Amino acid sequence: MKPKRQVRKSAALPFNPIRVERELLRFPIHHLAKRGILNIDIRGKDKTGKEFRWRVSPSRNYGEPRELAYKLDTLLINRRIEEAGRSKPKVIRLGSLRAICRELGLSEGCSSDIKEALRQNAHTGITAKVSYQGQDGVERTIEGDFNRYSVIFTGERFSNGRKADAVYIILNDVYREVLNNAGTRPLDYDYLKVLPPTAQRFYELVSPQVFAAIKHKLPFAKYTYSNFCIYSALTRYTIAKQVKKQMYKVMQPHKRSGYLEAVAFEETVDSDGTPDWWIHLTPGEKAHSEFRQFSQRTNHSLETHEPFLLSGSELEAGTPSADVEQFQYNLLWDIITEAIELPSEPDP
DNA sequence: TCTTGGGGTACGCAGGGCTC
DNA sequence: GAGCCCTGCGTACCCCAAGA
Repeated sequence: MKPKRQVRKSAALPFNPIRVERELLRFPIHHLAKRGILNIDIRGKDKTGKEFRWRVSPSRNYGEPRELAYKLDTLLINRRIEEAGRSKPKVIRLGSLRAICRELGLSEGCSSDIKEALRQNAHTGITAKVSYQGQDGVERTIEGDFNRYSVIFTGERFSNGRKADAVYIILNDVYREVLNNAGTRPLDYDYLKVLPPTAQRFYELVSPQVFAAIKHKLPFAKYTYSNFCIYSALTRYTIAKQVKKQMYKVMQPHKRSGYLEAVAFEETVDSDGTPDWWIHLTPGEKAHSEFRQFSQRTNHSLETHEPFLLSGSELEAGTPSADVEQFQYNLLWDIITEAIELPSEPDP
């Protein structure tokens, strides 16, 4: 029968890192809510003040990409893309449907479900206008309508007439360009694998903030509840009791694993005046351990933000006091949370 | 032999109600 | 606030038949 998820408790175990591109990862594609229909249509301004747009249009025939499609993208396709090296090839071999099932830890009988989920991913269209800074420091813009990849199943033919001996994806040029140019950041692949979908998405979204909090020795990281809902395609509530209940279930695996030591909520409102909450995340031993190992393992910079701070000598010599300290902390939070302005939540 | 597709059934998880 | 229990939807598993 279905194996129960087991969230690893030991922070001392070595991590199995996966480096994922960080520019499109923050935008949602998959529908993680179990009920209802949420349109993913996000407009706003990024931290440099530029307007951005992210709209997802699922296929009418194959339906919305959901939990399984999300797993496929995050656990299998991201892995293949990473293994392909720095310059991504246009065609990537995934393996047979049964091999994909095995790799995801599922029974081989679910191959038809995998096929359906691959089709959902391949047929989901994206309308985007997003700016990002490439690894070379050059600012780039993705603007247009595209899907991320096409899929060729075993026995089907490529455009050159060759018959596919396994399942392949063909990367769309727009998506491939992002993969080739965008920066990456590490995640613990084994941890991703054991988390339920919403907890996995939470980990993907908040890990830069958690790393930043550890790096700058802050007591906790902050992330807004509204952003979590918008960027996870989850139901957004406006009543505290419902919010805490919903988030309690998302946080449980992270608290059990030791990734988070404590979680607290601070009431606020979004730009529309709708009730919102800052989620305070105190990093646990696993988060500290991840940070140490990821910092040592590679020369890549972790995706944290270097905040402006007064130097120690300035602090000692000058006026600083509790006010300056408070100012620094407020500034840090603004930088760390990226302060994305979202004019409104997506249509229900 | 390997892979795919379909149908039936059981399970997991988000969401909701409720208690302590 | 934390946690238990229930519901309903989506997913996972199992089995078997068919095709390459």
